[in-house]
Amino acid sequence: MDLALIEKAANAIADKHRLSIIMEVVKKGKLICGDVCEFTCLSQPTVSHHVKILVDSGVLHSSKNGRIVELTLNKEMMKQLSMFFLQLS
Amino acid sequence: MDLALIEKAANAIADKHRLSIIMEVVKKGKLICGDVCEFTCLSQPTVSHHVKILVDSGVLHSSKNGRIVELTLNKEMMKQLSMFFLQLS
DNA sequence: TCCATTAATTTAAACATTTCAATGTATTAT
DNA sequence: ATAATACATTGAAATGTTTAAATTAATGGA
Repeated sequence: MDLALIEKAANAIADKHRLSIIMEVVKKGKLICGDVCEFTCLSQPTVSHHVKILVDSGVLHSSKNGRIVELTLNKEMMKQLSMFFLQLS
Repeated sequence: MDLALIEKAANAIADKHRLSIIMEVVKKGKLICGDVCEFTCLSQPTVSHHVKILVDSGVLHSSKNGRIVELTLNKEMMKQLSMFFLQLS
């Protein structure tokens, strides 16, 4: 297991707002960036910043559909994280 | 599952040095703070700072034995993290 | 084309984290 | 007692993160 990957994913998760974005994606199945602005009450640039960290780390998956960016959970990453911590437990 | 707990643990893990401390604890079973200074090449106060974050977050367990602090992995926390990510995958 | 919409980027500020030297505290050994 | 050891705390500098206003880029519709 690549520790740099774990570190980056952990960093993405280690933020109140980003964790709430993750949980909302889990709840809704998918989100668009505009939705994130609404329920977090953060500005659009701030949301863009957080979404970038989540996507770059591999925690979320993004797909552009016209001018709309759709965010979904990267379940493969969740599986890898689960396995990593399972091995340590 | 308490998200604040996840966030705090993720934060503890989201650092190169702290992650390497965790892996060394896993490898050796237990460590004392002095060992951490050696293998990380960090100063004693810096190690004390990182160890505090790891212990406060519940990732590591510490027990004082005279003037020596022994660090071990909190496997219960690893189990909880594993379960959290399993549920998301 | 021109305008509205959605998101990314730039910039700068406020804030938080990391780091170590110096110092303090607690414990052990002489 | 005194000195040495192991770790914690304080304080300050360097660095990194978060945030939003302003701007830019890209897409879709009238």
